[in-house]
Amino acid sequence: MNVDDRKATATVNQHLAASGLRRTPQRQQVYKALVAHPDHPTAEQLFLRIKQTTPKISLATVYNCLDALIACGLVRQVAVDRGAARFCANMDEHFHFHCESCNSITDMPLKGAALARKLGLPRGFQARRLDMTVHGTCRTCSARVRA
Amino acid sequence: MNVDDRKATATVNQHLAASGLRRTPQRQQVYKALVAHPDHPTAEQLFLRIKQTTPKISLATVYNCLDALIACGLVRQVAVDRGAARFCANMDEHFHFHCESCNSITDMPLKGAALARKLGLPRGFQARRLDMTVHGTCRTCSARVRA
DNA sequence: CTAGGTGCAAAAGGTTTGCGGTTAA
DNA sequence: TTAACCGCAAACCTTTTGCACCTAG
Repeated sequence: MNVDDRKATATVNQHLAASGLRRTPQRQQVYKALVAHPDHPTAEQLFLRIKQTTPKISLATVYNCLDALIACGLVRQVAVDRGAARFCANMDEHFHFHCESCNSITDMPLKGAALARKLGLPRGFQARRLDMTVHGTCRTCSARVRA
Repeated sequence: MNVDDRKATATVNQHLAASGLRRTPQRQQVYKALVAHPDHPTAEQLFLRIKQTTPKISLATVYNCLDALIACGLVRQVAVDRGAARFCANMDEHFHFHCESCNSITDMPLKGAALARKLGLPRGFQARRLDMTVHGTCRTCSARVRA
């Protein structure tokens, strides 16, 4: 287990405990897989990856673990149109760039969306979470089309 | 047919024609139903509403019509976590407030998200569409909890 | 006339649930 | 010890597809 793995495991354990959830190898695995490949995978993609090292894990467990990780504030999900939910372990404030060509999702540094959060929410509305997704064409796909 | 209906029908016909799509009663119905109740319904809710006046319409047709309306720029869809897609006929720039308590979606005037659109997208990325959703508790639900 | 659309039913995802067995605390 | 969690399979919900019929242009 390398340094990143150790750190991820420590993070999971700490957050799960803080939320009164059990720390299980599966939850640690799911989190580590998500941190290792921050490409916003679907639950099934995550499942397939984890199965390579832990063949006995089930897809339902991946969903359950993801929900536990969301509950303890380590993971957020990204909804794109009618597609499968995608997951993100970057909890820094950022928004997502969704490429309509290759379907990739790229984290984008925030720069002022924090500002957007405070922008004119009428009194009574309480903001807890901001999802901002820009849809368009990513750099790779832009380049490919032009070529 | 009242003034709003007439106007909505004219809008649909115009946009469909401009995109080379046929104007059909079903597409007009779906658009009118969406404009009449701007509560961001799911495809099925829309289907149930339309069925009251047009009992023969099918759910598949509602999906098809929605896709046609999206294609011609009259409708956008709003994805929320793992729930069913919801639809919005307000094409003015705005963001969505999703209430995690009652699951309602409220249109919010933009104020500066246009700014967010230009915020630091690295060169090569082309923005075509911005989805911004604030999740939290709406006014009604905030009031109910406090009471 | 005929390409594009509709309605129906069946299939295909994606996600959740029920349950018997396992395990973290 | 035991409530929480896992793995499996079945169920569920949402969305798409195939096909025969219909209709707008």
